Amino acid sequence: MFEYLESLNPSQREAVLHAGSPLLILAGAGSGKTRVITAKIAYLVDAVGVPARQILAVTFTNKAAREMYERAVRFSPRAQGVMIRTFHSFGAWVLRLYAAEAGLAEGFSIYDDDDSRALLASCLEGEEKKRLSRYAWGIARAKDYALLPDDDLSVIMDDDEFPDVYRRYTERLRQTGNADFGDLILLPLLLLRDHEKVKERLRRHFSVIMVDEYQDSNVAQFLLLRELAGPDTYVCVVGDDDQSIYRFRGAEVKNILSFPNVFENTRVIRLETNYRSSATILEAASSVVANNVGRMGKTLKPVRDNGEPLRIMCFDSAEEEADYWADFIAKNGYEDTAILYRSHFMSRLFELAFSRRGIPYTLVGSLRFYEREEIKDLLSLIRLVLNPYDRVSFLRIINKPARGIGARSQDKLVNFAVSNSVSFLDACDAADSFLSAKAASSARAFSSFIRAASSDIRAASLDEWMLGLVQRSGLGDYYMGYDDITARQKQENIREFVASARDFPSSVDGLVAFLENTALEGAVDSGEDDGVMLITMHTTKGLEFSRVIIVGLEEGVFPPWSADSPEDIEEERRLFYVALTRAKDELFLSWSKRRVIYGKSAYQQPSRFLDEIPPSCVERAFSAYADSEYSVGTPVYHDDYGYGVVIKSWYNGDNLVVSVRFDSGSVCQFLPQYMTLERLSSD
DNA sequence: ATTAACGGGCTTTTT
DNA sequence: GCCCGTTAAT
Repeated sequence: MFEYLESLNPSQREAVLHAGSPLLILAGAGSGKTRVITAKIAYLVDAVGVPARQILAVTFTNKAAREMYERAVRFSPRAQGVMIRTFHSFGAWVLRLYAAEAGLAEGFSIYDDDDSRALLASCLEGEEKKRLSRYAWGIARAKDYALLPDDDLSVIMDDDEFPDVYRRYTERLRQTGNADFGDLILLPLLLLRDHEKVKERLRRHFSVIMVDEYQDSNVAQFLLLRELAGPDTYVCVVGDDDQSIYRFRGAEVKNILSFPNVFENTRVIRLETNYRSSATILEAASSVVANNVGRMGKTLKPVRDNGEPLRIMCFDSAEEEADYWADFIAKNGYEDTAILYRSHFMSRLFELAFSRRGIPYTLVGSLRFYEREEIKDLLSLIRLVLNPYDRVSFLRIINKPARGIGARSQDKLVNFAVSNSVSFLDACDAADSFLSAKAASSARAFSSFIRAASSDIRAASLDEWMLGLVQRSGLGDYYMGYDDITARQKQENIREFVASARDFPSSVDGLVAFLENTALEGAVDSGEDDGVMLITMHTTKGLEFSRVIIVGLEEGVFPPWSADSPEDIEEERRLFYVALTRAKDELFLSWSKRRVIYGKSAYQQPSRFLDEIPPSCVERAFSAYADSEYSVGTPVYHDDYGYGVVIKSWYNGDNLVVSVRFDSGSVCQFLPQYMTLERLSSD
């Protein structure tokens, strides 16, 4: 027997041992699904004899992929070589193998949302930004649903011009030879559909396909999975409909709900034992998500004791909220603690409060590293080296720093390249025929600089090569023109970025791999997760912490203003469920009565989700969201009774009730709404 | 052609 | 409140 099988409960073991038909594992939060997937991989290579390279496991993030790989290999060294990737990274892998068949350039780059936007802007010159964003959004969604310009796009966007915009964008993107994010799924799908041979080869390659977080897959990913899975492929998907939180990005809960209908003879196994959270936390989370209608429904059973009750806190201002939790953490330690919020902008006050107190913290993925100016500039240079047809990169960098090639000259260069079907560098070389002498000579100088760089790749390590690129392009000096602090920051960012290339071989392939890594990874992994984690609720999916503090629980913030339909609210509620179930031992929730939003101070109402937590799970003194003005310990003064201290406050229906012990020893209850009870400053 | 002053929109969430 | 793009002023 294998050691890793012994630690499993009966349903987990059943999921690991199952074979012979498609498998759907409905795995509730904290039910040990990663353990099951990794044990299953180990079991397949150990006992069933499946070669590791025939196994494909798809995860939701690259981080999850790395962790899963390590755990699988720890279970069984034979798992080495199993392919664990995100859907997008897997798509990129396929496209590298069949770039030509997919209509991409060898060494194609991946356009992020910004690059796509820039390309779209070049298709629709003079279009207002708002419409541009709408179209960009529409194109991304269309690709999520595997819809092409000729398909019926009315479900995506009710706009007569949209199909044409989408078509023009697609043509222009194909001209560059690059792929956008959606293409990483869409193009492999089309490839498999149109090239029987490719499909056969890939089907033979993978005899086992597992998909984690299946509830957040989109239609295109589902279709890709279906193409990839031949009659002999063992397909196993794992997910939890209650944790589907990426509908805005095209995720379809239907994928998981209808999996048994699409894959015949599907065996469904439920993992309903929660090993992570205290019984109280689990009860609170389950009660909240029970308010959703469109769900399969499941009952998670806790193995742990009740533990500490939840605590709900209310503050007068967002600053106070941040200060309170910073003090709290200073006192109680930051071990295995996370601050969760709905949107990134909420991190600022906490960063401030933590750094003032010298509390270490890790900010997870706020401004994506590669979205910074200097990184994008450098990326553009590199991409142009790899692919001289890259329009977006060319236009970004051709006159930066200023080379005397203005907007008109750029137009002419682009026109020349497109109408003669040559690369942008070729257009630069031929610029004497259509640009002024001065502009033409800078254009020629630029192109020979890029060409020289591309023949230099093997000469030095990748990081040195990149540093050379920055210096010789003039970008290094250009950034020095900023103020000291900004200049140093940019220099530092470049250093960090360049350093992350060190482990890649200094060759074209190495460069391509590095670029792909950057595009898919989003952020450079800073390594250690030291200190308090500051993180969005979305990003916490798959993580767990001993102590979780969820902040900013206010109407308009969470759920946000934009969530108006019942479906939107249900998705927000699932997000809340995900956030709540991250906690193992302690769970704190807070909101603030005042918060500065858009630079304006706004009065806030507590989030409706707070009402959905059973009072029995919440520490009594803080039951419901007892008004902080009368939180326990607040000194008060009453005209008849004299001085006293609040010992309890709660809501009776809509009325706040405050219980006060006066210096005289008597205890009285008040409705501050009707009775004047003067609050004394506790300082 | 470069700079200051002004106004509007922005904060969901991410591979 | 901040960043961006547009306008007015030099």
